[in-house]
Amino acid sequence: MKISTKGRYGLRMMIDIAMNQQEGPVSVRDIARRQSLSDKYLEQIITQANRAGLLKSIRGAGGGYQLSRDAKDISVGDVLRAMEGSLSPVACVQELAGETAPCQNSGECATYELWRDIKAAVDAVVDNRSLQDMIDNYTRKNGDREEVAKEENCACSI
Amino acid sequence: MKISTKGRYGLRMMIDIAMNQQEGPVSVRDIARRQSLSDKYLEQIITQANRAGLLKSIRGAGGGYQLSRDAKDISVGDVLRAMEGSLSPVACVQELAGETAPCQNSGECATYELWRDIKAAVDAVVDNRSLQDMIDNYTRKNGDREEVAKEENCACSI
DNA sequence: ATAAATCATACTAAAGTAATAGGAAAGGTT
DNA sequence: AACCTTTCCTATTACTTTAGTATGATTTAT
Repeated sequence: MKISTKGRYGLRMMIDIAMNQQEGPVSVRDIARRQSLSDKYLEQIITQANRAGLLKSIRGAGGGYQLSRDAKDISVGDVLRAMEGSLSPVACVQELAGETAPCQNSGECATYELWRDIKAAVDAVVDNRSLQDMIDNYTRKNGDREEVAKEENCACSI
Repeated sequence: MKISTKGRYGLRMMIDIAMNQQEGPVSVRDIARRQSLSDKYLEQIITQANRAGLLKSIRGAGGGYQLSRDAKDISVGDVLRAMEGSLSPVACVQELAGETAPCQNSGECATYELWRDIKAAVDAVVDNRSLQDMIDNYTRKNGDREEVAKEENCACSI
């Protein structure tokens, strides 16, 4: 039941872009430096977010990435699903074309409702929190401080 | 964010024991037959549940396992945590001696509250559902039918 | 031209998952 | 006492996923 590095790094990356895109597109290199992540690994991650439609890319020198929508219109769920795939705990409760598709056995199954409810509980949290909310939370906690000590291997550090 | 086979099989196993322990201890072999699982793999899983204190074992011929407590006093959370370890989505929000221990960075962290809230949402579901609730749900859906068609590779099938 | 950047794909090492295997120990039955 | 059933214990293996590295092509501003 863990979120992988792709999901965690991907979320840090998206927040980083949201916070730094005011003066033009943000490059992979800059994000990697700020977040202490591998350039090349981050490149894979950003490609995935880009293909999921969460970013706009500008190629060539001076290029980089920007959010495709306003930070308040991109949810944490959008980001995590782009990186992790479905957040469902089991295959029997998968979304199919945006809708939750129960498995064929669900009519007799003892545990179907359990998995469905776990999925719903996770979805409720991640879908009601936008990148803007994450930034607001950050600035509320840190004021306008630019640099923040980063714990090594800390999933939440940004 | 998936529950592994250990968690899924373990839960099916515990429900199976709860439903079949009236006439004495339930053997690994019988559970494996009923649930279409590998004897040897199930043995590992049941050992883990036993060591977590969820079962009582009776050795020797005619032996097997029984729940250590009443089915209504064993939660789905007890079972899943015994099999999966913590249900926290990240290491920063791990329980330590029963309490949720935030990581040292949590005071400045943009995402700490997110992970904490996901964990809390999952915990709320699994801790408020007992094995007895699972059985009740099953019998409500199936009546007293003994045999139920089992979907291959279905996480919820029991 | 050159440098800075995205884009694309292939490869690899390490870890975790899902089993399989073989036997020792305990306890009931004959 | 011999035998069978069952839990208990540990090691091994095959497979998959994760996390990252490597190489190079393409695009574009200066």
